[in-house]
Amino acid sequence: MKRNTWQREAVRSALGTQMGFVSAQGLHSSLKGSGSQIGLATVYRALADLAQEGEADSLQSPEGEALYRACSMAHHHHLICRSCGLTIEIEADEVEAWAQKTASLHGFSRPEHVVDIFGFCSACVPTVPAAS
Amino acid sequence: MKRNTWQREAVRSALGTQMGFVSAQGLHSSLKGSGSQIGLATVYRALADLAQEGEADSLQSPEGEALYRACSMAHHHHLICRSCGLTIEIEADEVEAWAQKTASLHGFSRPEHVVDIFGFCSACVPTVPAAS
DNA sequence: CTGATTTTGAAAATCATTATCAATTAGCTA
DNA sequence: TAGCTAATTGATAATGATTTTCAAAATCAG
Ligand SMILES: [Zn+2]
Ligand SMILES: [Zn+2]
Ligand SMILES: [Zn+2]
Ligand SMILES: [Zn+2]
Repeated sequence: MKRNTWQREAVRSALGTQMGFVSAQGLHSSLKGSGSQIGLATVYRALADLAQEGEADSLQSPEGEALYRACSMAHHHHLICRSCGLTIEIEADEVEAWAQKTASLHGFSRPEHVVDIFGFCSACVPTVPAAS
Repeated sequence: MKRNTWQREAVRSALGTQMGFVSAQGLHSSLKGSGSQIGLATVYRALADLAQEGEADSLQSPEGEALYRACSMAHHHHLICRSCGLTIEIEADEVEAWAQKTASLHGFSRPEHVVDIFGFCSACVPTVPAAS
């Protein structure tokens, strides 16, 4: 069976203190910075488990890194600030319905959707360069 | 200035023959399989250029690989088979509207959204293991 | 407490992607 | 067409994230 170790608890806890999405490497650094001796591989494993169990959300950054965040249990999407990482959870029933409808309309099974919005939060707008 | 090489043309051409999104590695294998001597690094560069110029769409697979596809110019989303890569372009005005509305509702500027659906096409359903 | 089983973590192995850099080549120009 | 030069190529090394290994340490039911 699955055992309870201080390492898993440390990861769960550390993830909870983050305001936005973090990478495994980043969380590991953060933990090390707080004096923890946890191993990098263990952080990867713990995050994968948390995501698996639904305690954490994961997504791929535009750069291809896997990012994690402690999120509410229910299915939802994100509004993420590209500058400060501020993340707002979004419920979008209409998008859920649309995704389901679209998938089945084309004969696709077991659909999963990636729906996230990246932008600049009101606090960051003044601090970033104008649009390209 | 930007030069025209048979390599870039080969990549553009090969991308056009793909039915869905492909990775740089995959496209390179495909080209090699067709007798081309093109180098892997060149395929990576050509794909990055095509994506930059808007001739190709790129996205991160759930596994974290960068995938490319020759797509229509206009903004659109995708329905992608996790097994064979079959891709269907989707227009979703309701999603566009939702994204805009949601971003501005929370004070976010310059919103960009990632909206893709991954699943198994009707042809692939029988060939893949059952859902977890 | 004990022992079977799981978990850990340092280090090695993978894997995709990028950087190097000498050799090649496209696109002038005369 | 020959020569020039900066852009491009590609074999290979380097990077960087993630995974695997596997012996040692820890958990927990009995
Ligand atoms: Zn979330
Ligand atoms: Zn912000
Ligand atoms: Zn497309
Ligand atoms: Zn398919």
